[in-house]
Amino acid sequence: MAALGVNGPEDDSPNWDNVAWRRHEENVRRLRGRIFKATKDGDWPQVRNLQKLMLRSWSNTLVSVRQVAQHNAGRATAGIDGQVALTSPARMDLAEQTHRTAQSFMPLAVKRVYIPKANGKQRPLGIPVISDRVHQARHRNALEPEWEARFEPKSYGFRPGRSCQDAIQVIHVTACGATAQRLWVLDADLTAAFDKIDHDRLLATIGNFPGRTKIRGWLKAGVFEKGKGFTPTDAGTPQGGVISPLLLNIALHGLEEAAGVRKERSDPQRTKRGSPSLIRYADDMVALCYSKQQAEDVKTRLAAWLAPRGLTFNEDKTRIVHLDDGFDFLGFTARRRNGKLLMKPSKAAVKRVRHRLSAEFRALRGTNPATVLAKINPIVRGWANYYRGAASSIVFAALDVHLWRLTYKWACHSHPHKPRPWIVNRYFGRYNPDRQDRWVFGDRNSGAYLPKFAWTKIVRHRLVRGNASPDDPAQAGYWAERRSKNQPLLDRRTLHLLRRQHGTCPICGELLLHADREPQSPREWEQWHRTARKAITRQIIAVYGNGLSDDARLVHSFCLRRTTGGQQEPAPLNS
DNA sequence: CGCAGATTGAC
RNA sequence: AUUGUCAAUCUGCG
Ligand SMILES: Nc1ncnc2c1ncn2[C@H]1C[C@H](O)[C@@H](COP(=O)(O)OP(=O)(O)OP(=O)(O)O)O1
Ligand SMILES: [Mg+2]
Repeated sequence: MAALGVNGPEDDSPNWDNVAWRRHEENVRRLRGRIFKATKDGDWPQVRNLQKLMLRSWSNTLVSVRQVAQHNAGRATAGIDGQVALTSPARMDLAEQTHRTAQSFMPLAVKRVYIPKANGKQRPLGIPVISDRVHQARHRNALEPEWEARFEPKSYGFRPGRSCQDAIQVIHVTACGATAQRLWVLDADLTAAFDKIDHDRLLATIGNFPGRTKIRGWLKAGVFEKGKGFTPTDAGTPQGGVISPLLLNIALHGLEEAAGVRKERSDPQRTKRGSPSLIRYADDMVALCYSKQQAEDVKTRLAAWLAPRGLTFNEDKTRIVHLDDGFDFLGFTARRRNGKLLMKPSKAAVKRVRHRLSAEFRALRGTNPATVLAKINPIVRGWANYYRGAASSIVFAALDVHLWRLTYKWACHSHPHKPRPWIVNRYFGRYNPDRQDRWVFGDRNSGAYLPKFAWTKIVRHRLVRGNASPDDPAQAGYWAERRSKNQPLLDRRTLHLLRRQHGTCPICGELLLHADREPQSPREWEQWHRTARKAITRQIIAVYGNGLSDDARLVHSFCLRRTTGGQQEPAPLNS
């Protein structure tokens, strides 16, 4: 208690299940913020001191163990030592052990496993032992905020608070207008990026970070492969290491300047006219240039800059093209059509999801509709969600046609002797009350149905501010506002209606939600509109009248049915 | 508001 | 067993 859990395990209850996670996360978050700020201020002695503090922090250890041994998908996969920590006592042991050995531990070799890549080749993973993953996570919390304060604003891969959609949107806004000047594109990727990073160069870049000898230890730890034994490593960082993504970003820091990108002196956020613009996502990058010649110059400059860092372009994935011919980036295709730049799902991505869906339906033959929905709905929702910020309507419609075929074939296969109208009647209908669509595949037992890609609302993605970092204490307000604006799209209007009606149903006069009274405090309102959202999705309450106009009312859906005799459909309340 | 599980996508 | 980082989303429970 006294030292806010920063100094040692003795401060805390030894029970993993009683750990005050909120407090420890807050400790780590605050310390990250201080490292970020000290870096921005250029106060290097302070940066190093705070990093040492982070490397001694018990909160950091706890948070890191939870991430690695509890939250991550690979928690049950051991490294070469065969160790995992899947129970609460084992996790507490792991925390105490990693904390005790924070200075003395020796990194172990990673386990080599090969997984298939999208292009059919193999990806060599390097899986560290669980305790090394914890140590790496601890070091990342010390190292990352320093570099977050320095990274280029247009680098998006592996960085907290930044997404593929941000990178795509930046390309869109810099090349969308009819008057856009940068029409030649260098689209480049590096060969085996993680595996080839030069150790000495990287360690020099990291400088006198207090955990540098440990970082060095992980880089040099070597590989153990079943049947082949131990191999030392002389380059690269393991694909599977917790800090590896951060290390790649550090190794590639400065790439933008090397490409010849120049910023306005008055506003360092803006790139100079005449200068190319470079957007990077991990080892994948796009340079928007004024001419083909400029794109070629950028490429030669970059190749020279990359070489001493151990990195080379992957010529198979590197090209120089005109925007009118289009290029693929992060699963999107960018292409200019009569003066406008369109970002749509790439051909390869569409093909992949098509094959995925076909394969799933093949595997689902002979099951019931509920099983189909349980398997397919998350795929549709997840995929549509990723592309909802782009010009995806046409692709979505095409995928719905594909899905219709698959469901129809699936239904026919289930009932080979029934007539077609029977099959259609049995499995297809107007299952979604908000849509006038009779061709929705659904389960007549539960009323559950298969959503269509095309129902996904196309929403413009909100771009992150160029230099924004969640580690920056000065920008805490920006991130809070961003979260609140992004989250409750549906709740804004609903909350307004709820408050106006004092939480009651105008038809029966009862409270709309299962609560004994109208909420009084702001905190109670907060909880209210959370339950309201659930109630709406479950159609316990509905909107009476035009859902968009001001005279709309929230009512119990059974009240609505009773008064209108089922005449009026529940108005679409979105979803 | 707190805890937990799951899926999708990029690399 | 297939690891890691990041983002988005959904669903449960108290
Ligand atoms: N599934 C993954 N697990 C861990 N790290 C990954 C994974 N996918 C990609 N990465 C990391 C490691 C890669 O070196 C880096 C760049 O990805 P990518 O360009 O697809 O492969 P690559 O650069 O290693 O080989 P290639 O020569 O085919 O480009 O991102
Ligand atoms: Mg690559």
